Amino acid sequence: MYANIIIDISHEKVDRTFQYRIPDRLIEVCDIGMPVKVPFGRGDNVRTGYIVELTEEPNWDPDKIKEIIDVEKGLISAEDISIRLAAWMKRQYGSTMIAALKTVLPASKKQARQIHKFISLRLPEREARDLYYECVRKKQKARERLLKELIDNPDDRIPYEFITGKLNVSSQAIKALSDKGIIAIESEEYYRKPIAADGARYGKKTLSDEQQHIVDTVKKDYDEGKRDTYLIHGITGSGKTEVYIALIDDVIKRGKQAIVLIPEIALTYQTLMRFYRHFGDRVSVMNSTLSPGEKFDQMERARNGDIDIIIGPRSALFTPFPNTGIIIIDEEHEATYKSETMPKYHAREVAIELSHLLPDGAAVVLGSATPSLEAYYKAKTGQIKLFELNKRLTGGTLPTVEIADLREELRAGNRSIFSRRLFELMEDRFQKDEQVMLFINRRGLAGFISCRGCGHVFKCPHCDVSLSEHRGGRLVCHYCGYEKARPKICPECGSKYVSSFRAGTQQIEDEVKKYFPDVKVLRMDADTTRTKGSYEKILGAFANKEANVLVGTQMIVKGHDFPDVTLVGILAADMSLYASDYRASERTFQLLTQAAGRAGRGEKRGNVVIQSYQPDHYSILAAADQDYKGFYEEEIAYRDLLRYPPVSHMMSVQIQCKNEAEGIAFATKLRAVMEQKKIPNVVYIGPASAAIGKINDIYRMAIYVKADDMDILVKLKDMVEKYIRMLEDRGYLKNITTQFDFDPVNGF
DNA sequence: AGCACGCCGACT
DNA sequence: GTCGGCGTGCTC
Repeated sequence: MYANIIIDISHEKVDRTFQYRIPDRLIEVCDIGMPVKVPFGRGDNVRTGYIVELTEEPNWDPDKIKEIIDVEKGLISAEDISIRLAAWMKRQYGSTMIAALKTVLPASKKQARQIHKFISLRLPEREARDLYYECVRKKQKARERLLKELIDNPDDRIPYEFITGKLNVSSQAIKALSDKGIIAIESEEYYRKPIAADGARYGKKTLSDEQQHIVDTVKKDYDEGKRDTYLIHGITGSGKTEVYIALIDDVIKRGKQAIVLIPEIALTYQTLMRFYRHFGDRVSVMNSTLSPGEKFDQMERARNGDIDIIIGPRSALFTPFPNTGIIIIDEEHEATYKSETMPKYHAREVAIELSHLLPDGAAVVLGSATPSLEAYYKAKTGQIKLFELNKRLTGGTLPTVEIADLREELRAGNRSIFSRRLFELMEDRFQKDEQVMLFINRRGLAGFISCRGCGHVFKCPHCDVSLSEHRGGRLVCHYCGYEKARPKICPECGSKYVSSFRAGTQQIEDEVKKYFPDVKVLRMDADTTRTKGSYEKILGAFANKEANVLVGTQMIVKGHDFPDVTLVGILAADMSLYASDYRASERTFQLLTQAAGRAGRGEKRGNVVIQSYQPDHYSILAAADQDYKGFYEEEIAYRDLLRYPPVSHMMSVQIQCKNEAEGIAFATKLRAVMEQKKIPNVVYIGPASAAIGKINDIYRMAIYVKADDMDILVKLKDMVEKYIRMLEDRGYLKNITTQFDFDPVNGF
């Protein structure tokens, strides 16, 4: 048996695996993720390494392979936990260990050391100067450079990296001088600054009874040594953020740190400011717009104890705090918490696993106005604790929600994209100089164009998606960027009536201008927010009342209170219901609830009009009533009936292949291999073409496997992986890639 | 990172 | 010749 091991040296040159033999006495204990002692380098120095992979066959000259000395016991560093977490992710989500490690370890070329080394002079200046001239005379260039730097900056401690880097003095030159007693190498262990005892230096809000109850319960559990997972189901404006802040305060007082995950940083500027005001410079923010270097610096500050709180997207979960005490996931239901690249992990699950790995454990707090079925199901079945926040503290009343039946509108001869009721209310609001938000639910369907004569839909020749029309009459593929001019006649039947499905944000903007020529319209979608800062600009302009109407896609429904918005129109509420996956209803409900919540955040009462072709669908009815529990009961019954997550579990085996027939043959074979195991109560679906059957001329297909027990799925995954490796070793599967996705959130 | 190897100039 | 500094390359 052999083990591929990464050596615990923070340097890019050894950022790869080395193969070691596992002695018989250690075969039982050696597993992926295990820290081990190994001889390394010419001097066979004993170093700590981590097992990344186990193999039967050596892929290196067997004579040169050394043996593992022992497993490392009782080692709990931030790195160690990260590696264990990576090992868990590798196993749970079926990625390679390297991919898992890259996800878990801070992304940067130059790795940092935990200890900062400094060089300083140990001789008086006179002697140093004499020595310097001697070096110049002897042409000892490295010493010359080093001494000059030290003499020029007598009071400074020069960082080690500066000397090896900028001054280009090799480490043995430094060592030689150090051995002679000419210079001193000070190494400074990282230390954590003492924490300010009272976190409330920026004023503390008094919490409501509901809020205080949550804080007290979590504190009490903490005192008793319990590190639980909690779900706060709180309607918008019920003060979840205040609860988070109080909880973090408590954890910091205990000398620990906090990780706060938020879905998209740009959307929660207001939330961010609340954290800043409270915690000052002890907070740091991770952001997708930060460069890798800046991200790395954030990680360093966390490691060194310069900060106590990190706020960021799902990757902030891997912040190497010395002692994480609480992990908060705000807007827990958001799809961005699920990674779309391997390993396809979910931040919620990883957070819970991480809390178990931490030596002292950590509390995990989930918060949402519309919790994911997963979280609420866990709460209902007692796996996590549930809290409810039902009072709106920020003022404002719940809006009046109406549903407009679009079939009815058509029958009444209304061919406009606005229902009569919405039109009427819009007129009213413009008169009163109040603001309107129009939201189009485009999820699942882009504004495709089709032939009215024969129904032919224009699709991308490389990807199996419909092309969407952009201004200037060009058809664009959103996946590969393919573009072509909009044809005048249908290539199938020759009909002249080729038109786009009029449901884009642009069309709405045009339509509003047509009926209300005096009204100013702002539009926010993927096109208008492409440039940096445009996002804030549009929202800022709308907040300043520079426009009466804001038209946009799902991105306008989050965060940001506009007190003068008293009407929200949801133009095609059921669009996302057509998406061909089991989460369609859940997504629709969440979007509608959030969109409706935008109305009436100020003193004036708001109206919401939901336009739909399926006004009787439970997710639309429940959203109109702002009735989460009603929706949950309906939805969980459906999931239960069809054995979908969270009641059961599902694995999607995703296959991509240039050759369609080859892909199908392989997928069919995979299913047969899995079925051969004859595991009871496992359901197989497919292989079938994926929701997007082709991207960039690569065919995509999937097999879905459902089982009540996640472990069964993981075992099947292991088996499939082994089977694939076997085929690969024989030279097959050169152009087929297989990936796994557990309890998928985003369609494939 | 940290070690050994080997090149090259300086000194006996 | 030999000694020691210093750059380079390798580590299973």
